[in-house]
Amino acid sequence: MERRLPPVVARLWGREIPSRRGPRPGLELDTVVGAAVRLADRDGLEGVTMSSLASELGVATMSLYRYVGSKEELLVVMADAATPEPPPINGRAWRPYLTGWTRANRDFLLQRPWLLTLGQHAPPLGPRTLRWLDRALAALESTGLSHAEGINITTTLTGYASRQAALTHAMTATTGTVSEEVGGLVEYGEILGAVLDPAEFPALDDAVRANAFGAAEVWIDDADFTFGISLLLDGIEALIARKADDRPTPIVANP
Amino acid sequence: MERRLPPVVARLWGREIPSRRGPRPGLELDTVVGAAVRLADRDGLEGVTMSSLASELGVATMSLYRYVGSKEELLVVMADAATPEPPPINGRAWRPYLTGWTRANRDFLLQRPWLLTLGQHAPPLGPRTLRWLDRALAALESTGLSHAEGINITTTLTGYASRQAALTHAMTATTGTVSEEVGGLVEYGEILGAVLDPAEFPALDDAVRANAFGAAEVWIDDADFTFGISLLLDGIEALIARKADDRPTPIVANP
DNA sequence: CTGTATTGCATACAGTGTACGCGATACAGA
DNA sequence: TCTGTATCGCGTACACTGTATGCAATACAG
Repeated sequence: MERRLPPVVARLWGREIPSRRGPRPGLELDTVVGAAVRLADRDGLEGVTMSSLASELGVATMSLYRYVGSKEELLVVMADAATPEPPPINGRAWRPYLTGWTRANRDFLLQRPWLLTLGQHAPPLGPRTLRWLDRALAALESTGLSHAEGINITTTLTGYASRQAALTHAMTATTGTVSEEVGGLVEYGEILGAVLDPAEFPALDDAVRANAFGAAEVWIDDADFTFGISLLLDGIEALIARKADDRPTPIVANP
Repeated sequence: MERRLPPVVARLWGREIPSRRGPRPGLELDTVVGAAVRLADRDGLEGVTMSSLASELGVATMSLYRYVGSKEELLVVMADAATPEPPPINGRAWRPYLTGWTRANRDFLLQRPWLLTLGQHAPPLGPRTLRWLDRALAALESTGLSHAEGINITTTLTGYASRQAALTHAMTATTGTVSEEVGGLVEYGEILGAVLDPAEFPALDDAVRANAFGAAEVWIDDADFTFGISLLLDGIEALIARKADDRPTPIVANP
């Protein structure tokens, strides 16, 4: 029944057929990926090179291709490996759990900003990423929402988390050339003020003058994040209430 | 008063000091960027090479560096140039306007998926990108929300748009090696079903069995998008109502 | 013991971004 | 009008990227 999996997926799930003949592999996929992650943490994504990774591991560059089909594949596997475990539910209700879930999502993206770049390349396929998805769906199970709705909600929340992380990262980055140029030496709001024509950008100009883009610390501040997440969850809560009204006799009773 | 701007910003706003001496420039920045965008549309982002761009323009590779400080800078300018104008407000209320705004945001990301990769590199700095921000803030002006809240809402909406676009793109891409491998030959849900251990991913497994990831068409379907955006706007609407209650005598009356 | 699959790796190559420097150009000031 | 100089396009060069290929060493299957 088990259809032949794409190589990346097999690699992600450790489903490679073990080799029986020939010399024993001197490395393991996990070792390679772990070193790559360490490298990305230290030097950023562009510091991860097949040769830099090889020398980190003390092997020749081409040896890596015995463990990974291509660099792109390595990146996909890295992305999953670098994703932490989702927070445990511990009996929490969907709303507090998803709040923490989204916050944790943002947090690990801020800790490993290179994941932001990698996230765009492929849909969630690895065990870690899918575990996040599973936990969110599990938390929503008692709400009576459909599977499709649950998936959509999850998408929305991760979207919020990564957008927030990307923005925060862009504003506070001390490395990375363009961001550094902008976020480091000159304040963001200051640049906007210098460049905007108030007649053409009236609303934005108002915000700038009101110092809404003020200090960089605002962006790391948690109040902003909490505000946005409440917004989202309010919408979800309203939906749940609406659906409960529409179906006065649900097939599965809500506890 | 006008402080010295970072080079990228100057380039984005056409604020370069025009040269008076020496041979006339044979190209203009807009021409270069336009060609680069055309190239990205045709061959994707990795088809944009300093040499490919040069030969597209009929000049030598190194000539480009008279117009652009580095390739990264080129990409930033491209991202802004490739962003279309935001939809006009035309007297619409904030809710219908922001709905269309977000949808239009997703749409142009789907038309130029390479913008998804580029969006992460720098905060909005160019005229086009900032115009989107300005229009959204303008639409929210009559709601009595603070500037900070408006910005946060905008962030949330663009986050939703880009996440949705990224996912849709990943599922339906016919190019790009990993996505192709996954989205093209084998269905996403099928892969999940083959790989998931139901005991470890109970909720997700339920969703897969219910065919919630079913046909790829679902992902382009607009119903999903509309669902999510309603969620967000419901939350915002609730916030507006709440704030209106807190201040029974608002300075500006809501029409 | 032999055959073979599989290992690590050296070599090679096409392609990348860009530093540097040159002759040609066209204006500023004499 | 002449000269100096800032700026142009661009040829050359270089460090570095990902990876195709092939080969000797290895260790199990028969």
